Amino acid sequence: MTLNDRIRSDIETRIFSGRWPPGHRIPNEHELAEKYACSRMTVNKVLSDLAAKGIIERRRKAGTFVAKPTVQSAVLRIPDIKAEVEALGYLYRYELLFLKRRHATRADQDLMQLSPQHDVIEFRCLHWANQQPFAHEHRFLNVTAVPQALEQDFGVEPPGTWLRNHVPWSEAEHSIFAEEADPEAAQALHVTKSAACLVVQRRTWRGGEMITHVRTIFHGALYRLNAHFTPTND
Amino acid sequence: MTLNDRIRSDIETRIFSGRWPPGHRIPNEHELAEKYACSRMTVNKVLSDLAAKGIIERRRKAGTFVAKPTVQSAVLRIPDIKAEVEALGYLYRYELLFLKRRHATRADQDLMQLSPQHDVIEFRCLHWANQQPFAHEHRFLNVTAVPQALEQDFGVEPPGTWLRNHVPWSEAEHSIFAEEADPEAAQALHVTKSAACLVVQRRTWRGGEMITHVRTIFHGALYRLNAHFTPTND
DNA sequence: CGGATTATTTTGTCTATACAAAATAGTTCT
DNA sequence: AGAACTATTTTGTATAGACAAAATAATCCG
Repeated sequence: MTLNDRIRSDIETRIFSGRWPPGHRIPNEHELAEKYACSRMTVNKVLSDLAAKGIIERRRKAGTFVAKPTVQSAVLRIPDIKAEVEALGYLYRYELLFLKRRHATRADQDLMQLSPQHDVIEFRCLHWANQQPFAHEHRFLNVTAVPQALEQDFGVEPPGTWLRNHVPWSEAEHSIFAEEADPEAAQALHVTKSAACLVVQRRTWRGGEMITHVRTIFHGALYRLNAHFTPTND
Repeated sequence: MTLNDRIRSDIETRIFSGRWPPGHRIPNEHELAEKYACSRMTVNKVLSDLAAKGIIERRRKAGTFVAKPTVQSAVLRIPDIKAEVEALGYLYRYELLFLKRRHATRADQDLMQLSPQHDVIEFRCLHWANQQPFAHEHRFLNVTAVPQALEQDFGVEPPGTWLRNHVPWSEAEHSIFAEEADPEAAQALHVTKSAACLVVQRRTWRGGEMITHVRTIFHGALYRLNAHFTPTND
């Protein structure tokens, strides 16, 4: 255990135990350096890392304060479907239902904020967990931005997995909501027509250009998005 | 703009533009220090911050590599209800439906992993957006861990908001899923009995002790969890 | 050839120091 | 009293150097 680790965990303990409540001013770098018998730089690194994580707030001349848990938001992981299914201990299987490449139609252009003269691929896929339909995916891919996709065999590997492993992204946007299964999804997922399903919609960009737009509808009874995490403030 | 910022944005640009693809080995600290005419520590700070964010991976002797977007997970914010309603431009109103303090029953002990001789408060609250019921909250609070709660008037301020502003937490766990409204929730939310609703369950700990357990059921048609974010790997 | 040992490279941590930048507090002047 | 200036405190950024730790590469030996 390094000195850095010791100082960090010492400070975090004081904060999370409530001994240093939100708003409390913590000793300045000079005092901490003296206390831990180390240089100011060592303390500075710990404190600026904690500030980057949003656990404390720092202002020149004023000092360093335990951040008010203005935590109007926390952080959750949205997992890759294959990884999620396998983490649940099920056998994962993937099925490509539909794939079509075309010049972007007007609807595609609107959906993906594309200028004309782009090509897109539309996918419909089914993800299985232990012979049970688990999720139905409806995806649009901007192939003009990702030409390597044309040489890919999406009959074998799901487009989401391939994208994750080969195409870096700079921004993404998610929308998560509950919906009653529409007839098409209900049939694909083997659920009754109005069953409650979880829908995850994701759009992914790279450098201002939308790469993919995907809507995934999950079998309501089978799936929960789970998350375990620690506080952040940013 | 500091040197730190310039080096960081230079490296990030190369990565996100695809010029340095996943797996690419980036120059070592010595070379980068020479390139930017600065000391190794300056480069080291940038690189270790990028590594903490998961954008690059570093191994002693081997070097520094652009992280494979093994991004089997991404990150989403779960907002505070009041903040969310107001962000949507609606008028927020809160209503306390039920509050009862008691010694932890067997069920409470199981639910919150408590040893006996703890006290709990059970809440049922309704969150309104523009005169429309928006979310129904069912909460259990470990008051033995948070005795200040006893002096609080939860008729005015929602327990979730008060907790966020006064009680730091060290860990939390979420579960998000879709469910058909049960009779009680359907009545409270003014929806039909089998309407699809989004349910968010959260448990929050401080130092190994569970502070609160809350189950929030959202009006399906009114609510979407939205998230905008940038990549992480950890 | 295979396995153990040694050397080398690269990152990780830490120090002591220096000066800059920001924000507050204090002082002076009108 | 209020505005403008000045001093002081605290964090922010950067440097050059030192040694440690980890992992790979090279060497040696049976």
